[in-house]
Amino acid sequence: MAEEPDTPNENSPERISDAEHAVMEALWERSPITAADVCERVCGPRGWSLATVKTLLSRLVAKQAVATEPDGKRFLYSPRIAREAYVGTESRRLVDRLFGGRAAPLFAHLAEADALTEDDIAEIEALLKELRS
Amino acid sequence: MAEEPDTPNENSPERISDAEHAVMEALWERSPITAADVCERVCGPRGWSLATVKTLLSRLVAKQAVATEPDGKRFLYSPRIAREAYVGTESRRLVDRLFGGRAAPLFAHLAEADALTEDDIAEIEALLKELRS
DNA sequence: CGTAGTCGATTACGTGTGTAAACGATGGAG
DNA sequence: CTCCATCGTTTACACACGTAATCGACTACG
Repeated sequence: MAEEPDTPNENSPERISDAEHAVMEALWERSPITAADVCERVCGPRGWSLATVKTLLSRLVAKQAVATEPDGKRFLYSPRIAREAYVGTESRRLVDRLFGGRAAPLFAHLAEADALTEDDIAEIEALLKELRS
Repeated sequence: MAEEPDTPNENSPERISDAEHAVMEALWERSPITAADVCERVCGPRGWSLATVKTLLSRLVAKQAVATEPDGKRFLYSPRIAREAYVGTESRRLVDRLFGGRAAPLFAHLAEADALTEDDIAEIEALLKELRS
């Protein structure tokens, strides 16, 4: 009997931190790219140094969120998880934590907080129409 | 002239962590209550000890997210920030980070992920009707 | 062929977080 | 009056995160 209560396999979706997420966004935007390329896209806005990006990339590789592919002396990095999947679990987490897993209260909240533009409303109406078909 | 560039006043909304959030939920559900009461509500589900709850309460008090009121030898705790406010900033954070600040893509994502029940859809339709008035 | 630049890897370090034990005051039971 | 249960406070400690400098290897230029 495995006395290990936690599953030791590699299926745990290892949480991605805020800073790491910025790096992922760069990779989702275009990949595979080098660490320097990633820096070019995020170092400016976030005020980071290349070293920081390298660290974040390493951690993402360790978390198996990013894959490496050798290209001469350096590596090319690409996401190993789809943006849709990430966005999905994060959204789900929020809805679960704050709205009891129901999406309607979230929507109600956004509406009440004036977080919905005219365009949002129109788009959502269109989506609803589609859902009802 | 204040040479401090960061505003030193008490208006910073101090992030609330995941574990702390669980305590807040207990307080939002009913307050003011004692630390032991909080534990009664969260220690079981989360597998915490009373000591843990005490620590979290202290940290929340330090973050000015929770107020204390003496009651004999012990304290009664109550939330200092409204659940609506917390939910609002957290939702906003997510929408900003993942959906470029637009609510419609979030909605689209939930729809696509089958995260919407029939009831959700109906409720949202009703809300939309109201918004359009 | 040596040297400077660049790469990923290793190490660093302060702060936040999860989780809790130890401690000192104090109030109530006997 | 004494002792025990119970408070809140203090201290602890491992791990995650943000941010980066340093190091050893390697390559390309001169």
